[in-house]
Amino acid sequence: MAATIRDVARASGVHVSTVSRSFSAPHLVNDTTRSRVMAAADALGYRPNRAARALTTGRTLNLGLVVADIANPFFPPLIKAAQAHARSGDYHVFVADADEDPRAEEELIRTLTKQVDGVVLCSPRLSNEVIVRLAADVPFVVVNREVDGLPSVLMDVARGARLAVAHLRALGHTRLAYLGGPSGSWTSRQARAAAGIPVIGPNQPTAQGGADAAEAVVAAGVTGVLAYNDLVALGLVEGLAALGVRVPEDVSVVGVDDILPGRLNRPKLTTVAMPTEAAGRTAVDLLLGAADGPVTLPTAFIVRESTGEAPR
Amino acid sequence: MAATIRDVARASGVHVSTVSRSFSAPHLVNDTTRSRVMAAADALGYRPNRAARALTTGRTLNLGLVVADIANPFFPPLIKAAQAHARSGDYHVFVADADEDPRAEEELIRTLTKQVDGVVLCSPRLSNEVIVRLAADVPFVVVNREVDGLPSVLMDVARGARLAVAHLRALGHTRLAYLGGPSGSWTSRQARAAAGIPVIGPNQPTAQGGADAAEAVVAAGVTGVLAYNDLVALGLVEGLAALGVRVPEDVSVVGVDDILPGRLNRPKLTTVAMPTEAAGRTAVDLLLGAADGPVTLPTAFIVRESTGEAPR
DNA sequence: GGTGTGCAGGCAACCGTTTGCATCGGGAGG
DNA sequence: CCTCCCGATGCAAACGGTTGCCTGCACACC
Repeated sequence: MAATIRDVARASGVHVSTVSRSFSAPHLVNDTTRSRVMAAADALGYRPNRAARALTTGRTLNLGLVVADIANPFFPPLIKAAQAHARSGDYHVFVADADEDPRAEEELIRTLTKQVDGVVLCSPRLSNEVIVRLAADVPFVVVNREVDGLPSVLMDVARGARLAVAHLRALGHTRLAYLGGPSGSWTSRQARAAAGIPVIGPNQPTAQGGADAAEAVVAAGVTGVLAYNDLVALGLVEGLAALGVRVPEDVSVVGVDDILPGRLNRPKLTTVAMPTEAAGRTAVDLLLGAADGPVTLPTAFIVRESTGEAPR
Repeated sequence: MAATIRDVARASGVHVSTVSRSFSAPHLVNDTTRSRVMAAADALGYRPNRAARALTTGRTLNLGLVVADIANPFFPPLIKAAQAHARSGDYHVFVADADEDPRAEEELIRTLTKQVDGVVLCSPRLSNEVIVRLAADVPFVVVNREVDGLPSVLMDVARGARLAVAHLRALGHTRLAYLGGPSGSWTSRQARAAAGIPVIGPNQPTAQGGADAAEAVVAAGVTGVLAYNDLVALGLVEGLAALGVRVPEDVSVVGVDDILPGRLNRPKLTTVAMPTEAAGRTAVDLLLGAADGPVTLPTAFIVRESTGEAPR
């Protein structure tokens, strides 16, 4: 059994309240007493039980972070940044993977609710109503989504989409298409609206989803594609190759996210880079009240090897 | 304020203990009473507070999962599998990222300790002594590492390494090298020992680490390389390309892990596939006592495009 | 010398839930 | 009719901390 505050009190000959204060309000206890307490504490290997503390203070010093799919390379940098930033405020971050499943997502949030002081929801697939209802129990910050009264961190994907389309047009492409993401995706709606080109989809937001769409792209006769994200773009390149279609010679492909695989792959993806680290930090700031209001972060357009002149 | 057990008791005209039992020991309470309690409970939106419950029962119904680096595509499938498997036992999994930093890792574990019933440590960078000491406070399962008395889930990377070396030799390569991982890595030691070829490293277990090693590989004049993992292999391919060295024409490269980017990349990586999902499930089983003892899971060797005949 | 002030630390209630034990009423068995 | 037993529920003490309030004390001031 781990040592409790009572063990420490006994060992150092003071009342439990003095031990408690030694840890959570050091200025209220005499220096010599406190050092005696501390000595006893680490002789016993005592560490305050955060869960028990939460019961009285109402603060758990934990934050929850729910992502749509942890296997999507888009999220890890965001998670890392959020975690690092939270740690500076003595907070810890619990990550949970909703697996692109709204029901799982809701259940996860419910479980998290009582054990954290706030939740960051990344690219949630839940409906607005459900999110608002859940937000009654614990502070929320939503990333890549706009929900009524909730603080949110957005990325300016619309501008990225416009730049991508302009880039393709400048290269002589006239038949363009947007390879859409899941129907519940805010990012997908934003990009689609800004791009103003025909849509193929919805598609799974995975490499498989992109590969599956290759035939439809060929059938539509388009030569320039803006994909929902890099994963879809990579899958599409793959699928097109299987069909004997070359990128960028026959078809130009633009991704979104600037994930690592996209930077390593041949051809390296032309893409809209998302400010994932900044988003992670900002989300935590919003949660801890260090900032507020909806925040929109800038994106960048990066030209690499997956786009080229339109074929004649 | 969220509803507590007392609110429900008041609303349904019974004692709190009856409400408690309605949830955690239904057979002890009369059917009609229980349905009245349940009705009141969901009218109020009551959900038991898991943290408070943990205080008396000692069971949190949470599991911790600490990974060396969440951005490494090796981990997400393992995480997903562990999470899905845990959920079937009403357990939830909290994921934490140690960021390849032993100090952060230890701190994370300490924080997690009181809030979970067990911890899965994936590819820990901590020393054996520290791990053993921490294991006194909470059940541990270690993945990809052997630690004294602790249950562990291992992957048969030694066999994979032997197959890889045999494959390269069969292709006519005589000058081989192993591109090692971090010094604390069990996997790295296993593979090195089994491969029995000169080592270049240690290297960062990232694409950058692989790219950085490209010059050393060229300088050593080797034509066949077994890399610590796919990320390193991908980085190496990248770094070699920058030096004008082609893969597989000039140098053959074998990775380990079979991560998605390796499957998509050109050239597609020849690699040792790791049973990550099985490892995630098995780790949870060990933690929950549904299985025991060290478990070694089989690996598979997959030939793709990054290996070819040795140049003459 | 009496009074005021402020610091240290003890006391006990409380956070939300579980659980061993006591109580109570009713039905079965003698 | 009296026990005995059992099912259903209430009671209260935990679990490991925090915190408002009170007390005791030393010191300084008038």
